[in-house]
Amino acid sequence: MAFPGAFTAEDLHRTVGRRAEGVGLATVYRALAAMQEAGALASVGERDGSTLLARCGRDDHHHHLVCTTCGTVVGVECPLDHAALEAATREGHLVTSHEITLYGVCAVCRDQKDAR
Amino acid sequence: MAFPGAFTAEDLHRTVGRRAEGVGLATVYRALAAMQEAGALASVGERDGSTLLARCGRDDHHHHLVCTTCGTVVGVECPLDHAALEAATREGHLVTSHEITLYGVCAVCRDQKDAR
DNA sequence: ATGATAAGTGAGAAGCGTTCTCACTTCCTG
DNA sequence: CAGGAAGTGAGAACGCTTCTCACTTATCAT
Repeated sequence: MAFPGAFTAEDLHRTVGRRAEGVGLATVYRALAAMQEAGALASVGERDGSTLLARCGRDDHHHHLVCTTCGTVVGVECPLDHAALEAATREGHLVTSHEITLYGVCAVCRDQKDAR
Repeated sequence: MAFPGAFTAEDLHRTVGRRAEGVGLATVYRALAAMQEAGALASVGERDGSTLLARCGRDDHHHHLVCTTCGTVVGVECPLDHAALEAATREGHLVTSHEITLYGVCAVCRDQKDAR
């Protein structure tokens, strides 16, 4: 895969177009929408105004760590503190779902940084 | 304030224009950008393709609970479990920042639901 | 008060990502 | 082969956001 991490629809269109001449942008968007619906793809933010997507093979509940250095997206366990959610419930709110995106430096980039 | 919770640039433009004739959309976007930069406003998602913003008076680190019924946005304590973040660190990643949005039903809507 | 400069504004054009439309092709079934 | 469903590419259309430009207002020194 040409995209180790996050990518935009345009990235994908450019790359796919290089391999198979004449793949329409509409087809790319259609495929992306279908994959998002199927849970194989997740939106992890945006870059230059376009939606940033990431492959998302895991079936279980998880979230994403976006490496600010190389753009790689890593799936991580849900880091929510359930005690804090219960505190919100005590205040009268009812939390039904949540979205979390972590930003930081992935293991690979961290090693390279240390080596330097 | 006419907006108890989340609103879009167009919402604001429409409301401001009702009070002061002829406020340009550009001015609204400029003001919103400035307020976001100053931390008085936060992006909490999107609705119909346009960015959803919410007032954000608190100075301390917090996140938002978006009521899916009335659209109100409530500030909540950061519900991140620091033990889980440390687990990510142990795997080699370095988490520097995060974004969390909780979705659910606010206290007011929950009461109304119970009353019915 | 006057003039110079900076800062802010509205109107509308432009840019750009995304979605929609439509004619066309491919595949499947009988 | 006929008929229909499903998928596709090209490009137009849409709508949010940003940019541009002429204009107004505020500030300050003279």
